[in-house]
Amino acid sequence: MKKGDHLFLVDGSGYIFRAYHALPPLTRKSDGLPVGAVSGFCNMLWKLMQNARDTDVGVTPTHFAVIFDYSSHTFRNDLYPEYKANRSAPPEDLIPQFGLIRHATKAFDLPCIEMEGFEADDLIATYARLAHEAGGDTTIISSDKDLMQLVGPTVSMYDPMKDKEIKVPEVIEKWGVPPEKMIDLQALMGDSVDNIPGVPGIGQKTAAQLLEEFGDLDTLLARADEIKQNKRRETLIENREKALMSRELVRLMNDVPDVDALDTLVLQPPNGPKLISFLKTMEFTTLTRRVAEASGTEAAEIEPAHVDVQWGADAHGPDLTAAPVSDPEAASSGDVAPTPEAREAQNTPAALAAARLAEAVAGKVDTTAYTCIRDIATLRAWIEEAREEGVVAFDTETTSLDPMQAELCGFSLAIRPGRAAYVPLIHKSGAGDLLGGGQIEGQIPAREALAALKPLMEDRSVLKIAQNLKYDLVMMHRHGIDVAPYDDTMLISYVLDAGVFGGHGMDALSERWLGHTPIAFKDVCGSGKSLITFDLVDLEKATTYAAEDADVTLRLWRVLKPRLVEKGLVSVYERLERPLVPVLARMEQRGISVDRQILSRLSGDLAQGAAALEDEIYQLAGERFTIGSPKQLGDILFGRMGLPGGSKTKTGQWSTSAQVLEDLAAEGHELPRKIVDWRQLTKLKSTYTDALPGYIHPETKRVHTSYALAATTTGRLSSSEPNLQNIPVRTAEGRKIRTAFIAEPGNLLISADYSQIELRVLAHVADIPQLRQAFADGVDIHAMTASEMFSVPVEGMPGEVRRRAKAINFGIIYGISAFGLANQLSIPREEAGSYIKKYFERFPGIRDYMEATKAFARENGYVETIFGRRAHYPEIRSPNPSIRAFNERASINAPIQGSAADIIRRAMVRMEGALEKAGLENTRMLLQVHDELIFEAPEGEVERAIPVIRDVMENAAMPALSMKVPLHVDARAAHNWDEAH
DNA sequence: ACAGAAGCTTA
DNA sequence: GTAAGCTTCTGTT
Repeated sequence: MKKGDHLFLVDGSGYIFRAYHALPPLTRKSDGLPVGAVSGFCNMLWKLMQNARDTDVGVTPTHFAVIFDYSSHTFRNDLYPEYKANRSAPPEDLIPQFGLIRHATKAFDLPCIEMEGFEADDLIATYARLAHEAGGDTTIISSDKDLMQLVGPTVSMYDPMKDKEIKVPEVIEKWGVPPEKMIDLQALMGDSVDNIPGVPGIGQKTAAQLLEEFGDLDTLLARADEIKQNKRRETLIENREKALMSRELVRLMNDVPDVDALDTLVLQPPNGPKLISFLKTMEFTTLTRRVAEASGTEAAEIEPAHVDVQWGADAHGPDLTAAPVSDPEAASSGDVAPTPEAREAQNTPAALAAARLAEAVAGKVDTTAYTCIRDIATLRAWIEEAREEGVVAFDTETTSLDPMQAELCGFSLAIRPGRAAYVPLIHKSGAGDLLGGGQIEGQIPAREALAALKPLMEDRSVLKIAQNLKYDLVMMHRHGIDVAPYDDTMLISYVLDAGVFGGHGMDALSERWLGHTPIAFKDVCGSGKSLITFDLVDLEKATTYAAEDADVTLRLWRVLKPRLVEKGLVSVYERLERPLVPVLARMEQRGISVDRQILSRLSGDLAQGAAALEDEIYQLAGERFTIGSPKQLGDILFGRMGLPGGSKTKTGQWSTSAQVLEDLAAEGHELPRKIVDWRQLTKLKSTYTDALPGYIHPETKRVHTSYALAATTTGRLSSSEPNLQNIPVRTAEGRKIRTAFIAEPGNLLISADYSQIELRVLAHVADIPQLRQAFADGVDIHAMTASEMFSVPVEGMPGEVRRRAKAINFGIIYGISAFGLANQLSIPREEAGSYIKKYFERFPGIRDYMEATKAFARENGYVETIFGRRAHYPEIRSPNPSIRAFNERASINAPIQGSAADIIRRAMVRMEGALEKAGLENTRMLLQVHDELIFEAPEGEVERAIPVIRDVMENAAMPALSMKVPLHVDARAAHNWDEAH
């Protein structure tokens, strides 16, 4: 090697993990072999070998090698046995790819370097040093922070997935320190992935700041006593050794003995036939073609190679990844060949889904290409273009997350990927203006723009697409626009992937499916104190952000919609998700009336009660302290007063949970009892009586909750701001809160709730004769269970016996464990275990159901409700027994909880139509609490409304499904929620 | 200003 | 033992 030569070192082990997690995990060869990471790897190698000059690196390599980890044991383990000890096994479908990547490297005729006892990083450090000494430059193909310590004048790094070169300034930007201080930085901050301890409590930010101040780790440790922050100074002094040892772990060894000479790494022109043979085996058609063209080889004449693959333990088993694609067309890079069968079936849903994915990943989002529409003629032209296209994604930009309070700042449209625009309506110039900034010139008057938009939004022949449509629906409705027809990308994702990593927000979906990170809201509007409303954002920035949202939404829709068909989930989306959006939007807009006076009076009562208890508590404790601090309370109870401490929390604190305090109270201690009472009162006050009035809308004078459709794994809704699904009911004190939820004068609240819906669903799905009979006869289900289990007649049954049976019934629904049941009933685990055994003897069908459900979940990675909704549990095959058991219980629960959720969703979708048909125009659905619906109705409609409501709810499963067990609904009306319930 | 732990409310 | 959301305290920025 000589001056001017350029060595490329690929971190092969790092690349495979990165590619696996970054690329949509779906690429498979036609025989099912997962090859996504291999595909990415081959593309990357080819690109760098052929035209590295066109990448961000901008130079052509003369020397090239791929470096791998040899095994997990290295000299670092001798230094620190815990090093990388908490690494879990790689994902199953990644395992066969390790071997394939080495095969790929050899097929490219590249040196494949690994050495026992050393990590790839050490070899990379060694070669980089040798190249430097020979006068050459080095580019390390990796973005791993562990390698950044090597960056310098002759050494840079390159992130092939972002096409970004990492040099000294990039390291400083990312970590706040120059490369030569990376070792000290990592020594301080540690690394949970590699199990490097670092100094507890010191993170990246603090570490960089300390190094900035003191220069390096040795100086820092020597002068640690100068640190002002008490806590920080002490932990640094205390953890000195840990820091020094961590430094040795992160320091790379740049003198690994007996490495190959640099001259053996000279880049050779690729051996076309050999490489093509391998690529054909992998079914990477696009790359095969490119290589054939570049090397002048006739690909058709070359046979696929025989490649020995190390299959994982169960590589033919199920694919537990986000979206397993059976069709091999589904290459992330468009690089996996269609089998002949697939080619013939180009019109299949799977082929379309795969093609759309390939298109999405290939297409780059260009945020500089968007239009800002500032005159009505241009807007009309865009609207006409959208009408011709028949599909348009839109998004509203507003001043608030609450659509009831928000003001519309503008809206964006996307017609095709990349063709997107923003229409500002009321943007104002920012601060600096004495008059607070006036309206920016050159915006279409809002009324005029919305009048032009309305026909498009309401055009039955144009599909409108939004992400989290409910918000935009409310916004548009407030401006007199009723959007239809529509699709919601968030809901499509939810139907496809409930329970799969990440949420269903746009940013997460964009990362996952498009490989694109959209501009963060906080980068546009700031956060915290510097937060500004969207109407104050300048038009250029606003256009980039808003149009990108519409663009990304459209691209996501193109990827996701075909997958619904492919997975057979169209009817779940069409019947349980999409039609619920306007229903919930209306419920949110209606809100419910809450009586301020009642809450205010309750708040006063609670304050008095709590104050009285506080005095008594200080008396008993002998000192004043913060009662609400579990830490201080624990110290007093179990430290100073020496009470027998029960359990510890996971951070090592004494637990002061209600259970622990109740146990102490039962032994006759006065203080714990008072604490429990105090907590109840302060909880009611702070969470309900004090907080609820703040949610009363200034204009409607009602409380408008927000329902999330895509928040749970099982299909339940969730409610927030405020959460009206956890209003107290169990204690008399708590129930008083419900008296504040009232009907308008002349109206009543109707509460209709399903009786035992989850046990009924269980009786249906597990088909248990005794349960079916009991529900058909309308007998007390818990008493019946007790009677079966303990051979006691139902008449004259002691309350305790029924209570235990009830706990077991609930336990079954939750995926019972002896541990949990024992806790619930405060009985020994053995006794709980014998109850469960007894239960399964009496109801063997339930055990069969549970085992079958677990097996299904293990096999498929998800479970299904009776209407076909899927809940994913990707961790059900975790090697960690407690994670696995947790996922098994959740898998047992999800079909039951989820089926009940589906049933009430169906009822809600039909409810408004049924009420209208019955002439009950003023009976309005207000709230949903999982198995209960709350309505408000004029007194004159209540009598007629109740049978209609009951009928819709009890027959909600029909006609899709005929339940083997009748559904039963209790309904009553009153002036407030407490009495109606 | 924010994040995590602990605790508590519901179905 | 399932599924959620909110408040307080505590430590950190």
